[in-house]
Amino acid sequence: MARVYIEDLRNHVGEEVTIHGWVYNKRSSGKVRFLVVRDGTGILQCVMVKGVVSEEVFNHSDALTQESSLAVTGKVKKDDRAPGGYEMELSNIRIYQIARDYPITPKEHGTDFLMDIRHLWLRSARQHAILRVRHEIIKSIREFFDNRGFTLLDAPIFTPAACEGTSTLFETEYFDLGKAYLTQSGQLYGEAGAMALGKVYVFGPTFRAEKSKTRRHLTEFWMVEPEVAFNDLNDNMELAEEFLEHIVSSVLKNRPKELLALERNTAFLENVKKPLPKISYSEAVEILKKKGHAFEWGNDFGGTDETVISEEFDRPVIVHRYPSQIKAFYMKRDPQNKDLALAMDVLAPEGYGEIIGGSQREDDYDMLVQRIKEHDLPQSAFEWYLDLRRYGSVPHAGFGLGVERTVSWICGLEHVRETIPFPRMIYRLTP
RNA sequence: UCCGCAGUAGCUCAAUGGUGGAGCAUCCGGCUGUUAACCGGAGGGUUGCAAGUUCGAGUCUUGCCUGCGGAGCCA
Repeated sequence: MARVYIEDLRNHVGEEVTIHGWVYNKRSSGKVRFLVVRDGTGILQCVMVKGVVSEEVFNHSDALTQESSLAVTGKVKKDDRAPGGYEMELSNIRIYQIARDYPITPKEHGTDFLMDIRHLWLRSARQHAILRVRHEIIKSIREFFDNRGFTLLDAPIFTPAACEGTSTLFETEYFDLGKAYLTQSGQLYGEAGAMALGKVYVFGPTFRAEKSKTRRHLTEFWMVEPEVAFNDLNDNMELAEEFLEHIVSSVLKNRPKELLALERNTAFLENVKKPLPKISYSEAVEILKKKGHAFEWGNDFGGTDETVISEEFDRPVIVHRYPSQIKAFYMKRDPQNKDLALAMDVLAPEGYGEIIGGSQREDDYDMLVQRIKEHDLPQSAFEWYLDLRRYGSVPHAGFGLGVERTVSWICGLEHVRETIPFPRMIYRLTP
């Protein structure tokens, strides 16, 4: 007896097969019973008619409850009345376990309740779609860099000091060496990697202890950070737009069913093609002013400002050359205007905000030392980083893309917390 | 940390200051093609906690707790 997955049933019409899975729902019309089974790849309606199926099997199905685990065996039929287009004429049921009082019912629930039972919520169709899109995005990220000769460089999670010196970090005791901090970015290590291997990408979890309570924040999130030796700001922007085009087109091509299940309007996604619009920070400020928003040159954009700016475009927009004062110490100054940093952010459309932040890095030793002093950072902690400017320094650039914000945008979600299997937020550490 | 909103059955929600209800889930019964099936019945409550006003508080007042959204910060 062949064991198959529901997604492959189209190739088994007329055959008797066995599906292993869980009860998704059941319906009864007296002498006809419907058992809806899920196996992680899809859902399948199984039909039992009293008198056709054995008495034993028919009665056996009485005991089944939502999420009970079982194996169902029967003949596969094509039937338009069945969800998915195929159904099974049941001949046998093997019960693994009867589930008692499964808390998620086929009605609406609140997010807080569902988050408390996130480990069970993952069994729902909507969560399957989101997690599969997330998987597709991560796969396409690796594909993009791997196909371009990048080497994956894993940065450490424990770090001795802040990378950027601004964010609040999670602190922990590290044996006799004093305090250690969970990384907030792998970028500085990525720069070391770029000087060694030319082009690298760091891909891993990142931690921010900021008490942020918004739909765009998690305390633990995933970030991919490419870094390329000899790239300047323009190369960096070009890499970012080709990167986004690849990710979005992969999802559109390989996960249309999931986007449909999420009721995602893909119009904006279809537009994500190179070249993306590129505007300077100053031009972005002009947009804000033109639209009647009070904004002073020199400030950083807030969430609302980003939304207003991105509304001007039908695809992600790249904003470059921010005031250096509001950017990190390692960003190179614009030789044309020392008040500007060679920084770039990519703002997603539809109010999803910043999904990429990057820059050309300061490659001059003396300038970098000066920046470290200006930002009041302990130079001793950055000696290794300064070595990269002592020994064969070259222009280089890179950026970081937040995976959860990207998933949220592509799926069209309200909140990033649904984009990761087990979100970590200021008020949630479980499950 | 600051601002705003909310907390009633396992879940989602009703209830003019006057006997706390419904749907789903669970259990029992009915139905030969259901699609979050449907129909009938049953069980299920310290209305977040504490105090106050009142003849009477789920409802009004104060404090606290928890959660949600936003600001700041950022991906």
